[in-house]
Amino acid sequence: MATDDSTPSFVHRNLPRLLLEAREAVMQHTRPSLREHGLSDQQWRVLRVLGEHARDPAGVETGRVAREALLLGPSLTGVLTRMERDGLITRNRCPQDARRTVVRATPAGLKLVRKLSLTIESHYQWMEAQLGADRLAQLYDLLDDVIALEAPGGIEADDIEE
Amino acid sequence: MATDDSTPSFVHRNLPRLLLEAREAVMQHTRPSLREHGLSDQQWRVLRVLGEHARDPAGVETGRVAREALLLGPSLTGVLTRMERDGLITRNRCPQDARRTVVRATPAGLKLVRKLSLTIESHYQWMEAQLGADRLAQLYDLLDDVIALEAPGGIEADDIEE
DNA sequence: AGGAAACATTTAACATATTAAATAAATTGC
DNA sequence: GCAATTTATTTAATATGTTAAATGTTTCCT
Repeated sequence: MATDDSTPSFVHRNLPRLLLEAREAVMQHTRPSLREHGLSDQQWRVLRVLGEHARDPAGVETGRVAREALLLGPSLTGVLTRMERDGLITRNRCPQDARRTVVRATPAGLKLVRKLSLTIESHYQWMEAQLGADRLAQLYDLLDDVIALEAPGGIEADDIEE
Repeated sequence: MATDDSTPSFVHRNLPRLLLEAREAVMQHTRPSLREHGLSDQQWRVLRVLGEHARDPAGVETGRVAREALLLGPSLTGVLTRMERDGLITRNRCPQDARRTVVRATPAGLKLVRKLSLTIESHYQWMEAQLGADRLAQLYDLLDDVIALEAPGGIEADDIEE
């Protein structure tokens, strides 16, 4: 009997697992630097976001921090509490809208972001050399496409208003 | 003055973040099915591993489960306890080496894996249609390369024995 | 055989993830 | 102007992540 050539010629891999492994592989290089400075992965993500918005004198709303650091609200609450305890950030209620809380990195926090950013950047240089700049750019592109995959129930009929 | 063409022409993205976002985008499609059957992400990873080794009548060592499901030992302990409570798996001490514990999916557990595997597979068909089979294969390939990046302190001079 | 070293897993302590419910402030509609 | 709704965040309860230390077993070495 003949083989069925109409079926795909490759077996599906476990994509969530591959993405998780890849993330771990990358983080294994930067994590030691974070830990040396007493930072968890999540605290680093928060600090990095605050560093990116350091020019906003008003600080960043926690909702925005949560989105950009990929943390859920309840997780962020605890993370911010410990970062405040450790002198990395300050929290204040937003005067215009008292529901919101705005966060700001302390001078010590900012100093730490700048220092670690240098380490991270050199890590990218290394990865770029290992993989090739073209393949790294290709990976960014593919990941963007995966991220853009339509969310299930994301756009519904109800959303198109009359 | 002339621009410096020797510097890379693209800005580095946040790779760990992109990998995390991509993983979330993929999981958002399968997660509802898992939750409908009362499974956490981690429980599903364990169950899937056990399904892959369902032909081993002896069961799978927890160390192996941990590696293949990408869980640390202490996390796995709790996950297995709850899966045993829910009738998805059984645990036994290995007769040959009493340090080890071997795990096996119950008939109910196996039935659940098979059912959910069909859902997952159809999800891959959908992703393949969205991204294109070639680009999906390309992504697998790039992720393999990232995963293969030399671990820091992985291979040292001491490892090359005299 | 018997004790040191290596191994596999679990326990402990704390940090984070997840879901639902509670709280509190702003907005809407009447 | 006030009740109902919406929005932003926190609390609560349980599950998992992370690191170090403890436990129980085997192996190795003499």
